[in-house]
Amino acid sequence: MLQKPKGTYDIYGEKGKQIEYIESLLKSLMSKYNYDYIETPIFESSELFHRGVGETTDIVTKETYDFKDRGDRMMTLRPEGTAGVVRSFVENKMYGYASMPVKTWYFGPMFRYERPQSGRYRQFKQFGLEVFGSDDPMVDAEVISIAVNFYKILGLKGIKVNINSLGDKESRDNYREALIKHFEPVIDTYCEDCRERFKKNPLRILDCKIDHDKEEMKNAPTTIEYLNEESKKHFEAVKEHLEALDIDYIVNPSVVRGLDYYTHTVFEVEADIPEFGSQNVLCGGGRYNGLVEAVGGPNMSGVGFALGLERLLNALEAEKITLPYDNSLDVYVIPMSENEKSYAFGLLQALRMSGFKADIDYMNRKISGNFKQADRYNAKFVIIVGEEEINTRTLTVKNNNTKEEYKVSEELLINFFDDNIEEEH
RNA sequence: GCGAGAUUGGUGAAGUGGUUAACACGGCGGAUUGUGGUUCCGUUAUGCAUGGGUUCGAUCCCCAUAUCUCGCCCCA
Repeated sequence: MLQKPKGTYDIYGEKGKQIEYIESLLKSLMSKYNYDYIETPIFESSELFHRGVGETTDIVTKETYDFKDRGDRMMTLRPEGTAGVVRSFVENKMYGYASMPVKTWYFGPMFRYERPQSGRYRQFKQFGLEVFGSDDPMVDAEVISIAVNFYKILGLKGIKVNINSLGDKESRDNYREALIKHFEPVIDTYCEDCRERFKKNPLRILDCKIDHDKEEMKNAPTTIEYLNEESKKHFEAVKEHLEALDIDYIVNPSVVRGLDYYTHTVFEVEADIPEFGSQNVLCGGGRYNGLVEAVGGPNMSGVGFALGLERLLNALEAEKITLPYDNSLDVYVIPMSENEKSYAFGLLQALRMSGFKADIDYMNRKISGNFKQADRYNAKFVIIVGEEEINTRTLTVKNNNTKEEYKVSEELLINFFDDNIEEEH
């Protein structure tokens, strides 16, 4: 049998409804925060990700889906959303004509060539947002609060917000030097990855799980100690704004994020669910004041974050949260025989055009099978159409919950459902 | 990239080196001449991931491959 590619999954049935619900929730949430939808290509030139995600990151060095197109151009399936959005911001010169700041959100598939495991696929969905052009700490706080509020609306309880600040370029450079000085005497005793990180991106050593318990890890300098006045001021303001929004957070110096372009605020929201293990980070992001320029735009700041859909669904399941999407049908129409089918079909259309969610049998089921189907659909009402109904222009309507039956004349049918089904149509 | 365990109908699954691959649920049909969700009856895998091998014979043993699940790494 033909199978889907490794690490991919099909979305259908209940899962489809869940995702549809989450999508619509995000959509309405973003509208309230006044963010605009943006959609960029699923593949971009490979170079963009090398510049946008970072030459030394694992994502770029060993996890991308690369291919040459027929014109011999190196292309990459996007492993994350930020690079493409930044490219679009720069290429379309949004900094030139759009009103600042530019606030955008996206939702779509991303691709990473990894070994699949719980909450991780090769094609996965991410929601994310980016804000360009403002240095106001309020933006940092807003972005964090959006993530937190979204999880709150869904009803997730065990979430933990970790924040940290890397400071501006000057602070970061000073810190980097201090780190190198700190680890230099002992780096030979560290794992292979760490020795590599030491050369390319010393910050990442702090992330290491293998050497986590070593002495020098525990007393390593923190980024916060190396913040200059301005950076410190920015971070303090972010925290103050978060408090104003009632967002609980923990300042966690080990949150450094790997990308070279992060500056100032970085954050992660984790699910406080023991069995999640290393898959507990639900979303992450921060400020990246160097990225727009690195991709070829003006020196302009940005803030953003991304969240993974699959882990979110896992977290919802772990906390036994059922999403309140509508899983019922307003009306199910049952013709008694072949003779009434056309009439019933016409009736069905009229119901649908009046805004009701309605359906009919397409499988030539017998009456009893039809009633079973109505139950499967959670139909609120069933309309029975027989010879008598057509002759008298009066339908038999059955409330599928109370089993009460009503005779309703054809012209009053829509009114009847308007009165008896409360929905926004 | 490294490691562990899985793979039998629509679903949950049992099973054995050898005639018709249990059982349950679900589906469909019937008992019911215009009304189901109870009950009863019938029916529902020439098939046990794929390709090799061992064997008189393999779903069962061996090897390879694929996929799934779960760790590690990394990340969302």
